[in-house]
Amino acid sequence: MPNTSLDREVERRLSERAIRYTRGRHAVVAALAAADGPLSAAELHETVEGSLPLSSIYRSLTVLEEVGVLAQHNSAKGLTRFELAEWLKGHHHHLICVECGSVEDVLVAAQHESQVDRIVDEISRAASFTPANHALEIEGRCSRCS
Amino acid sequence: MPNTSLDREVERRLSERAIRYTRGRHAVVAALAAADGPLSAAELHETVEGSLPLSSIYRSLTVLEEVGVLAQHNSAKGLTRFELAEWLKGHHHHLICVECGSVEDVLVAAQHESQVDRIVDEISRAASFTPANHALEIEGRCSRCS
DNA sequence: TTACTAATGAGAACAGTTCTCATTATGAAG
DNA sequence: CTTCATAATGAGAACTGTTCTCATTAGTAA
Repeated sequence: MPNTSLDREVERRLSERAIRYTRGRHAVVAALAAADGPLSAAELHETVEGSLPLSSIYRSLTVLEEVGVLAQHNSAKGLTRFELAEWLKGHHHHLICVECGSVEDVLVAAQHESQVDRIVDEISRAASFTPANHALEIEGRCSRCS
Repeated sequence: MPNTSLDREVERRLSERAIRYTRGRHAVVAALAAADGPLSAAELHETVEGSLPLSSIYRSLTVLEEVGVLAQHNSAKGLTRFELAEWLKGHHHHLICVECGSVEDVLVAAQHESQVDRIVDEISRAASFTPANHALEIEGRCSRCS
């Protein structure tokens, strides 16, 4: 099992809670680290080499999400996709293709992000809402589909 | 069947495509117009008076969404919710409670919205993406759950 | 090792959604 | 006002993504 800096961070996070960083969980993390957008359980099932069973993938996703290593993303048609949490991969937003359904990550320039933060804070305050995080989802057509 | 200005707009949109504005479809539109956030098929099933069967609700949602009267919103746990499209209810964003899962609409001040538009355009251009619309989703705790 | 518990694999069970088909309602034509 | 053609509905079966169960395997501490 490889031992990148990502692996070390994930392992630390897991071991704090006495949860093991097993081969299956590592495979999921590695696949998501290599992807350029969130993946569903089924997509991981195809991507991961050595083919984990689906039930294990679901379990790994659940565990890794509870621990804060992964973040959920709810796509169209009731599909739940996962990606590395932002503390591992950096803050980003999503470009969602209405044609093919793909989701692509995009980084955001710092000065833009601070504007978004300010807007989020003002909206939340006005609604007595306590914001934890936010996502700017842009729908349209990706370069392949347009 | 009532005949509000909303109904007239919806009916026009449907009749352009030779689709009828039936009692069931009207009930769905009315329930969504009265709600203050997107609703799932099951939630509509409870809300609508006269209890439409679920299969009809799903069909109405599909039709109304294809025609552009409704917009989808993908919530956690594979739940798809619907609300009136923005041309009918105005541009808004969502406050999503991570505790109870509720979704609340919020209007956005014009000067904020133009900032968001500019950011969306710049991100999209950089990625050769053709934006159609966007959503700023704010996750956190609603006033009831915090 | 030994013993205890976490994690896995396979498949059953579940929930939300879509599909099928027989029936009913609607609108157009005569 | 009928008759006809077809759109829409209701009920439930079928489908699909996800979760659960349970027997087995792997990992860890003593």
